[in-house]
Amino acid sequence: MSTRFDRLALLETFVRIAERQSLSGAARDLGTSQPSVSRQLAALENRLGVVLIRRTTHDVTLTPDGLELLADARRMLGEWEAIKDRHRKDDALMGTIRVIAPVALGQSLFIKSATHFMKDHPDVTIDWWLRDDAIRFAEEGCDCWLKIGSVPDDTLIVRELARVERLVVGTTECLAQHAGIDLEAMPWLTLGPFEGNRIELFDESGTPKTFAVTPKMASDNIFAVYEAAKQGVGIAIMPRWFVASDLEDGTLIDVAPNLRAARLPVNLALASGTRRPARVEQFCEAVQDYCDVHLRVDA
Amino acid sequence: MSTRFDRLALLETFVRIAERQSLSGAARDLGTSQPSVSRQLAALENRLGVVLIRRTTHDVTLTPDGLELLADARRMLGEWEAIKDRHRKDDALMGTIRVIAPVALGQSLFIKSATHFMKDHPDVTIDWWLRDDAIRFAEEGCDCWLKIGSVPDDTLIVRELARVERLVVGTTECLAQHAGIDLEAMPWLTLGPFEGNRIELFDESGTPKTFAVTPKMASDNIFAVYEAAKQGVGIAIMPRWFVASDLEDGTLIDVAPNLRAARLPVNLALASGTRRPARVEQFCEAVQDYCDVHLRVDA
DNA sequence: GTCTATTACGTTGGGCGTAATAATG
DNA sequence: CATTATTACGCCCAACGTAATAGAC
Repeated sequence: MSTRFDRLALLETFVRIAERQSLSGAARDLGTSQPSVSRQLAALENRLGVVLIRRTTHDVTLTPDGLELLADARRMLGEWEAIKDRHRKDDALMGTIRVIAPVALGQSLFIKSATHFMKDHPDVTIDWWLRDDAIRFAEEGCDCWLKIGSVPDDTLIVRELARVERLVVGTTECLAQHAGIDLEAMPWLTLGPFEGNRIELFDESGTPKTFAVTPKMASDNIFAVYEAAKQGVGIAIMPRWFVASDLEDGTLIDVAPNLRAARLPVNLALASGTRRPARVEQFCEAVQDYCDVHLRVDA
Repeated sequence: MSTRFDRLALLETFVRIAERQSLSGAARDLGTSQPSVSRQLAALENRLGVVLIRRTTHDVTLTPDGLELLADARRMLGEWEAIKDRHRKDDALMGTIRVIAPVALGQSLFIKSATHFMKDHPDVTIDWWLRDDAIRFAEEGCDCWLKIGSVPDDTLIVRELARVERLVVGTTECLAQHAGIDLEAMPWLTLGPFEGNRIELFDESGTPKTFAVTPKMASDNIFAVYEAAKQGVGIAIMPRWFVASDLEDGTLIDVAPNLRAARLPVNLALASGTRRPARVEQFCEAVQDYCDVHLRVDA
């Protein structure tokens, strides 16, 4: 058996193959030849005594064993990175950070944090994937998963970034048109993932009140809802950070200052190794800091 | 820079050097030559850009960076082991498990669990070190630390094995001699690490009662205390498991059946990686099982 | 036919051991 | 002076790339 291979290099190659779903693709990425990749994969399988990847000429699929190894391999490589990073004299970060974030937050709020981070660290690349559905963290190969709501994977380390305040907003005109009408009868603009036809709001004392509404518009996109609200079509529940400037300049107003929707937790999930590359650690801190400023829990 | 070394092999060599405090010693252990070890260490230091070990011809000391790496290296090597183990078809365990245990428990109760384990797994070697004082886990290079009382290191994973019941015991003769005398006035045999001259016992309802005693004998060794108690010199607080057979055959009796000393927690501490070699994982389970039987919490 | 993975094979360079050197107590 | 770490040097094999082969869509 070949004992001369760098075991970590073997893992790197394996991960690359899994990501590219192709030996030759991995070879191109790694700047080496197809046979070399093939040999390394074979060597890894020999060492572990297990078939990791079932390969035909036009298809490559991971075996269950391979899938298991993928997560472990990524973690180990991350830890080696972390070991290297720790001893870097210059604190210049480098490498790639893979982030998965919810679509709405990822294209507005968080992206600003990410761009700041990239400006601060010119040699850092960020893969920025926006997805709202749950993911299989281990299979994605991402370093950091930003998520609204709870994280359905207890193998991950979860840090709560914020609990965003949400309030009912509308334009002055819209309110004037429906003056005297109670909240239930107002034209509602609802956001699919979080609200149905029953809306629950809490008063200052925290007691819930349920409103049965018939939405004027329902959407799964917060920007659409936002636009409709600004046009005066109806009232909508919005995160404070999202409408902060509109509230300031009066474009939108706080329709029910004594009522609030449940705070939505925003979480950050990480793979559960003990050491992470410095770039990942620092990125998480940057996001946390950004949230502390822009999603501050002021109430 | 040499990129052909197996990075994990470099870590293995490094750890071995750190343990043996000698390059040539490590070379002997690893079945290779002195120069090879020297080269590997140099290669590792080059890769990390850091001096890990300050070496003179007759002395070898780890730098702070080296000390840091030592823990990480051990963890990574353990994880590689775990990856290999997981795919073993035959469930025969092999390799070495390093355990640190408290002296008293380690030479009596736990050693039985360890011997059982070795019988069940012929290819497993156990390094069995008995120490009562706190250790710097990361520097010891042990896989598993059994400890009485809390574990003063929050970087470790801690599992509580048991909370041992402790009761006051003495011989019938001893009690007869001091009949009618209250507990405080009895000749006490106290165990240094856990008791001073003030002894706290709890009644059935859990309310504490403090006794100021003047020990007839104080020792730091539980076997000495046990022997003295069996000779009828005085009464002593003993773990139930320690005196169970004596209580059964009447050699010792439960002096104060309605009073108990505080239960002592027995913990098992592990390094905080996510994956451990199968042998370590199974050993821990075996110890846990053994405790569940022989240190059962029956009250 | 085209893309793929595997096998074949000669090359090469990096790590090895042996031997010599230097350094420390 | 004994023991140790480092440098020097030649050897050698293992991993490489190129090329050829085989297989799948």
